[in-house]
Amino acid sequence: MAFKSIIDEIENNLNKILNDLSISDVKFTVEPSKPGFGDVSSNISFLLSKQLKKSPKDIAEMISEKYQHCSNTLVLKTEAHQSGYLNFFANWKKLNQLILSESYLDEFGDVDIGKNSTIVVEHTSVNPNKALHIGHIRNIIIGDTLSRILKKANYKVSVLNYIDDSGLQVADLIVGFKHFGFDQEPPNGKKFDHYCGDDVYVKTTEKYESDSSLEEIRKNILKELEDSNSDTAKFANKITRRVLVNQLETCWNLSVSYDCLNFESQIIRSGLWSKIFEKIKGMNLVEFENEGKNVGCWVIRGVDKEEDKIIVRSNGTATYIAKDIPYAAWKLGLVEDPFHYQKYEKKQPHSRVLWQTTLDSNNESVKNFTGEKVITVIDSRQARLQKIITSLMAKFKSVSDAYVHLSYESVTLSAETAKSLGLDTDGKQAQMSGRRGLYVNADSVYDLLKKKTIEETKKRNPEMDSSEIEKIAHHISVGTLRYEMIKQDLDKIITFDLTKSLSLDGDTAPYIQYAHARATRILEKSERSPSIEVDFSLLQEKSELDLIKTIGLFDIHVRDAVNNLSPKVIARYCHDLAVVFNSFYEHVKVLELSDAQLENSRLCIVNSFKITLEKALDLLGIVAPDRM
RNA sequence: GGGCCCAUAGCUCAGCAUGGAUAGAGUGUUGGACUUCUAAUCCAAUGGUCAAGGGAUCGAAGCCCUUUGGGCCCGCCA
Repeated sequence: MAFKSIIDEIENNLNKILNDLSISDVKFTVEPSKPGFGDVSSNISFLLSKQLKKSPKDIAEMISEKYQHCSNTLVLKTEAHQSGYLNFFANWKKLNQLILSESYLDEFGDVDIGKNSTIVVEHTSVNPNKALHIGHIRNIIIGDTLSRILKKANYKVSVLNYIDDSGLQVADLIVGFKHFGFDQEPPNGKKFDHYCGDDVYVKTTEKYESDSSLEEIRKNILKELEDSNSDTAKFANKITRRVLVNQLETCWNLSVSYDCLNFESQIIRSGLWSKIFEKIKGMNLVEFENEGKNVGCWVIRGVDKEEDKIIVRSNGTATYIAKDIPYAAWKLGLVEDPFHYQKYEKKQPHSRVLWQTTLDSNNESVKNFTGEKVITVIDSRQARLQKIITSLMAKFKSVSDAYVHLSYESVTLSAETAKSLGLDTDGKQAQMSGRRGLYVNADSVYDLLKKKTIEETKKRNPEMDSSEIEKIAHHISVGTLRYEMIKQDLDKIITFDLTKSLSLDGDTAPYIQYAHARATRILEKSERSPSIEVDFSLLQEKSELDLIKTIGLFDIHVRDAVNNLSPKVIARYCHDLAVVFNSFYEHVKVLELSDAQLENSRLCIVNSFKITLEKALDLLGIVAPDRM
């Protein structure tokens, strides 16, 4: 509860006052104040102004007066500001004690929004024909961060990764291996996923452009892939599995993990589509075209002026979007589960068990990875298709928000970075393209960051042994990358610049991690563990109070992040925490104060800050080293 | 032609959901602070017709409409 306690107390009292005045249905706010306006503010007087035919200022004074008679423990005084706001000043002695003692609990920051209900978060879902690039990373980090936040909010989260192992892009890769003589072993120990994406895929698609007769080969391969027992399909499975494990290694390295891998090829073979198709036919959600340009097709009618969407072609085959429908329904638990489950062959970090679907009934494991709600993280370019899925699912489930497409803008390359990859864009940013080889691989960004952070850490810790430096550099590199991907809002395009992405100053993860390292050092050097028996009246400095207050706001931000599916809220909170701590650090001393009581009090704050920051950073998947 | 998104300081972005006080950070530039709990830090200065116009409101960066500029999507491809 922490700071929320005083907010709740004020809210209750204001409601009582309104009740006494026989006023109801006023949705006033009670929020932490802007600096300089007390601790908590309410807009209640503005909202009553019309009804009571008085100025907000007069109303604020009236309520302020009535508030004196309310029972309260955490509010010291109220103030009717001339602007009309009603401001409250906290009894910091009591509030500090409350916040500090709660901050030591494991469940600090927990909020119960999910009520232990199930929710599915699907993210990553990259074609297994290439290495992950920086655009994929945004998706992955959004999804992973969100799943961590939802857990904090008492949801039972299943994280899924959909493996599109049967599409055209896979066929292209197979064409490369089977017809253009690409060796199955990459040269010079190159990672297999990089080799497939950078070399095999790019060069194969290049050849299509110069020789259109190759289309025939491509079509044949695609056809052969449909039969799961064909040599081509078996070969493709071997190749995509190899790419997949490399992709997963990239994710695991970034502290991202999953609960289950779902393979598209299995969804197709499971027969789920025909069941769903019958169902939507029965519900009249699709129509058969007897005339017009889509004659012979099954379509979903476009709303308003939108085009109809073809679901089944006139030759009877299902289109791309049709594959998404059974999967979405499966995720919501709307269909009988056709899958069996087996453990993935490689272990994830932190011993989280990774399952994968299989159609092989020898695997008797019964698992349930479906959810009452589903969040699918896909970039905004697929908004149109996702909208169709969302409205279909709303009809199946008769709950409008059971299926949510969490949309985000894509990552583009800055003109300078595009140029470094050989594309002159005339000063404009550039869209990434796997086909044209125009992308920045996630692994290479991590490697560059690692190299730089190792240097920087060495510079600051010349005595440290190299494995320790390596570990620290890893956490800083992962943190930097994750923070850059999550700190801005989902609707902002990230223009990725290789040079700027290596910055470690200012609003970055290292800034936040550094604050943690500073706090840790103080606690280490103090050579005693802080006792919670604190004389809170000793804490008077503004920087002390600001720090405790910010610590107390943790759960409020978690709530905000969950309600708005907005992971950046937590990133901003971590940054806020670091800012107030750095200010505290510069302004007050903690050690060698020759006042044991005061020293203990400040140590308590530092400790509370440290564990709160760790918890908040954990929601971002970022680890803060003890030294850096 | 239809649809979605963006526009706030030189640059990158918060704030907009739920209208109300003094529009905030970072970065850049300029100046200052390491014999001190780590300077990946801090302090200060600098920098804003909140794209434009209109509307509703006692009150708009925020809500509604229009316009402009930019990005993306709209295949019997995936």
